[in-house]
Amino acid sequence: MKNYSRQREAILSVISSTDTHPTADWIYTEVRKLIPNISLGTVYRNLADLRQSGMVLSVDVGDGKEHFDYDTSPHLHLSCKACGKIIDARLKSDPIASLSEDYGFVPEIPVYVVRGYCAACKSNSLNPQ
Amino acid sequence: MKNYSRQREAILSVISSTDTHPTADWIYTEVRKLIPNISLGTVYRNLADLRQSGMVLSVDVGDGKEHFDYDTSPHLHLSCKACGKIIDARLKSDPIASLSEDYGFVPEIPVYVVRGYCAACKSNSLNPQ
DNA sequence: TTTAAAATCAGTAACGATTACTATTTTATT
DNA sequence: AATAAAATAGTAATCGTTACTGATTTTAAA
Repeated sequence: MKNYSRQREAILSVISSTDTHPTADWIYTEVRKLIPNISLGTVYRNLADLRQSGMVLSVDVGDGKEHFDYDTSPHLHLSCKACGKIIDARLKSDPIASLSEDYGFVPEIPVYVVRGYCAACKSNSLNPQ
Repeated sequence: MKNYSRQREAILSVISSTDTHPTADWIYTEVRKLIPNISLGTVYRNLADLRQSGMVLSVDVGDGKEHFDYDTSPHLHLSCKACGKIIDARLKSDPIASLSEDYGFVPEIPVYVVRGYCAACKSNSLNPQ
């Protein structure tokens, strides 16, 4: 991602224009309204670049598709298994306990995923992304 | 999942025999040591059944594959982006803050996913899985 | 400006995890 | 045992994503 490209700018503008958590395919159809002949591969490649550079966030809610988020500030995603909606939530004291009170959201199974680097790997400075 | 099947029993025994978080493919190769001509489709179908019935847990760490967990008790999964290892962790007071202290684990981006049912859908009793 | 190297592109083929399909076998019930 | 429902093996298809290739665009320097 060394050079400017009109395509990447359009992709970023599409992501920043929504407060949903769009998939690559949705972004593709939207960005084609700006650049009709843009390639799906281009969308995927630029999304990977934007994610790697930290400009957008990758959200995995377990529906088999990668979702993207323009908001990179610390927050939780409440993903509803019924309607698929992804709700942005902010941390307070105990994030788990306050979910029902604050959002009326019932966590299905109290198992959560935290991604990062384990003790063995965090000192290993050759970790990409 | 109304009738007994030797295949499902073998699949469950394979999952229960490890404390890793195996994928369908790993389970397939392992269970073939017990039932050499078992079909990959059978593995997938039974895993879906076991997950639906709550006997195993589905873990999505964002590597494009579904992982399974025999331990259905409340815990977090710390997935290392470098080595792919999935570490089981237990909640204390503030799950986020204590991660570095307790496990030496550095969360990459403080955004977490919680799956469940939103306020609109939780009263809707026709929600599968 | 012209130019050349590097980066990016469009288009398409390939990939891998998962799901769907079908004819056959197994299970539970009579 | 006879029957119907459920589960199977094997294979084909699906779908999100990645890889490839030759053409185009961008950058930086002459």
